[in-house]
Amino acid sequence: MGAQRSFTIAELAAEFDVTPRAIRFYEDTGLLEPTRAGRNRVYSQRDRTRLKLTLRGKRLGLSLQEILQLVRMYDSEADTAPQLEAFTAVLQSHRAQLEQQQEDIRVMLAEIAQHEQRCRRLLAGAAKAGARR
Amino acid sequence: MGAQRSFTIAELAAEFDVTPRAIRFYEDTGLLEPTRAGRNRVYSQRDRTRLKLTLRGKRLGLSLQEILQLVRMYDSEADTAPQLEAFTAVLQSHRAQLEQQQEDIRVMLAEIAQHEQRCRRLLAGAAKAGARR
DNA sequence: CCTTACATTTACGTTTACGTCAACGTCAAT
DNA sequence: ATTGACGTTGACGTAAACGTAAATGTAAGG
Repeated sequence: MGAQRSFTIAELAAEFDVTPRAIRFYEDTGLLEPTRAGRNRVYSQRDRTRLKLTLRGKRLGLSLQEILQLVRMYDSEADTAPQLEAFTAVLQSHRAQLEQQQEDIRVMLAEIAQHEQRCRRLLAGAAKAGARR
Repeated sequence: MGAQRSFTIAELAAEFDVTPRAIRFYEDTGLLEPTRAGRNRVYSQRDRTRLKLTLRGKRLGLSLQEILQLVRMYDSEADTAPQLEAFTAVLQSHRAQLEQQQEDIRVMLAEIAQHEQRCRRLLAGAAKAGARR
């Protein structure tokens, strides 16, 4: 059956390139809920997934609290109509924010492309100037 | 000619929905360089653009220091080969980061779409159940 | 002249997300 | 038995990005 691999804090730290301190901090925040083997933390697949989600959220500039709300929301079994409507409202606003970020990224990538071209032009010119000596 | 409109701190604050305090702070950071009319700050079009860039950077999770380095780089007239190569290296890494974010956003949007569908299904079910009473 | 509205500087407070010891436990290897 | 290597729990420190008064200026309107 699901052998349900578990992980040590060092393993996760190495895999995702974060410090154990950070991982423990995410636990304080409520993002991870490792069990214990005696004193030591034991992380489940679920924790690993949560950590991955956390880091993804961070890369997009979310705070740990925001990430916590998201994962809790996604985990929750909302089923009453008011709950579901509140849920979709949050989804909408989150989606809007992501789309804004997409737009921001598009603009920035375009600017970078411009600058890259300018650099290539200038470097080509510099190479020729160097060759002429 | 270029009438070069200028702006007060309140105008910019209103336009971009940030506090004057934040705008002054961006000046301390070196991101804005308003002139003065007596004691008061006068912001140029360039400052306005800088502010826009700053807020865009923030939305993508950049720190003010990172944003400062970017705008300085973009403004700088790098022309020697070593400078240009260093420049392109920074551009590359910045581009890589943006592409990572694009990927993160794609994944998150997909998840959101899933949840939105689930909500719609459940809401449809709840509506029917309600109608049956 | 007085108030109101907006501007300024100075300075201390706050939140977030960890870093950085310190002091200790534990298990394996030498 | 001791030495690492890795783990633990406090506890304090810190950088970033402002918020929030406090004290002051100043120009316009009633």
